[in-house]
Amino acid sequence: MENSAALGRAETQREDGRLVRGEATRERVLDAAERLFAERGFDGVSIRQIAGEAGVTLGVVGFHGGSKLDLFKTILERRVATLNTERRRTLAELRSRRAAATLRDLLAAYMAPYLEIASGGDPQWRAYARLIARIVSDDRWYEHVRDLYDPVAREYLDAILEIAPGVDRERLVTAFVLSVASMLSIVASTIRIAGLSVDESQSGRAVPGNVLDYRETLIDYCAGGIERAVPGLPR
Amino acid sequence: MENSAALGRAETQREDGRLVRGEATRERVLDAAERLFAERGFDGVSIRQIAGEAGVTLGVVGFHGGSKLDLFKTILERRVATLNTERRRTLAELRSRRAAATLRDLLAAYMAPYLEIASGGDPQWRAYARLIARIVSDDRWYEHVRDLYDPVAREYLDAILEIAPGVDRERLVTAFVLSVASMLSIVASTIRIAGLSVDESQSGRAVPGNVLDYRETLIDYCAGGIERAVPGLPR
DNA sequence: GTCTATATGTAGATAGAC
DNA sequence: GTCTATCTACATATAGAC
Repeated sequence: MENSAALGRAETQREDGRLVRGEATRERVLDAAERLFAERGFDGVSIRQIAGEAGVTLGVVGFHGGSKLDLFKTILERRVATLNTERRRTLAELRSRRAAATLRDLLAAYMAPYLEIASGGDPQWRAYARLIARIVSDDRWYEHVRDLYDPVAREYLDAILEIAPGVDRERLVTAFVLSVASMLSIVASTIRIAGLSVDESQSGRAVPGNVLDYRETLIDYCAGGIERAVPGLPR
Repeated sequence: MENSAALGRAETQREDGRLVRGEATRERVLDAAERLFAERGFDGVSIRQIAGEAGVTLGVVGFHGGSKLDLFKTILERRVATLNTERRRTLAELRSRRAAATLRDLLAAYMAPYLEIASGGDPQWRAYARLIARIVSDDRWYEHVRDLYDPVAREYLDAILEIAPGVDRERLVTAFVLSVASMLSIVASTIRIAGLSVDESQSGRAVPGNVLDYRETLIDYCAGGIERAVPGLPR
């Protein structure tokens, strides 16, 4: 396996900051891969389909993305820095306030960046959000996802432990991980929620809402869940 | 697409109840498919691999399972009746008691059958539990899973509405669906919980616990979450 | 940088021998 | 019932022309 970071990057930017043609093509390939992987998963997509979606030929995908596995990992990694930075920013902002942060504040700060991208206007970021929601249930990507996401998760766990020292770490971790799973599941669950929300007798079709419609319910749910499951947390 | 129920069932049982040879082979094929689909998903498995795992040849899988899609749906459906029956039994048992059931009772009753199979001794049932946990994040199977599982989910939602009439149905549904997602995620999350539970400074390797170790934490979390997210529920 | 052409393997499905 | 053989399509990957 080659170093994917070096692939297809003979040049990257011109002095004036505009992208060279190769870089624009590379973006098109990665964007197409991101959309398709999000929709159908790693095994459900062929490189040919990615090439077709990107409007390039087969060889071009190989040139810019390397092997299929390289390409997939590149997609996973590409947006992590932005998300991590944003989560660290919201955490720092919380810490800079006079009043001590509550558990709900911390949860909201962790979730806000993800919920924004999952429901925002950029279809590529939305695809990335769906992709992450999809792969957490697959052991195959566990180590990779862990390396990318757990460092910031640890910072938040430490912040929670600051406001509730003496709390059992494993219980807190369990409840926190359940909360992250709850957050990710909302992306795929809006359809099911809509379906179960209409009464059986109603003939009207269920219309799934936007992720943001469930935002407050989600955060309430997670905060209430953690506080119940972890004895010793302040209320 | 053919009627898969008719495939490979020229004969099923002898008068004395023992399985004929064809039925035993069919079981081997379905069991192998169940294990592999659970591990790698629909697109990650080839019919040839299933044949190899089952110790039969390619044609035999086609004979007993029909097309790959038929086979997958058969796997999804095969164990639903058992699970639904068990959930209805725990609900009925709860209703037969003198004291009114609490939300936590109802949640525990709904989750118990799944948690049992996810952690029990039968590897095939465990595989099925993992398979269900995997496919809920995939829109592709939504309608199928809905038809199989939502009827019983509605019965539980109605039972909750009985003890808390006047509650906003959509908020309750949202919180309930989040709880189901939490339950399913625990299967895949024990590794991540173990990883985040050890302090960064510790060099000791993280050892994931059994699903049952997290059972009480999970149910507390879900009950606390629903009660927080749905105003008007009795505490 | 991009594209064509192709090497090499594997996919799902099934017809027909046993 | 089971297995062999084979059809057709599509997979990943890459070498080399432009």
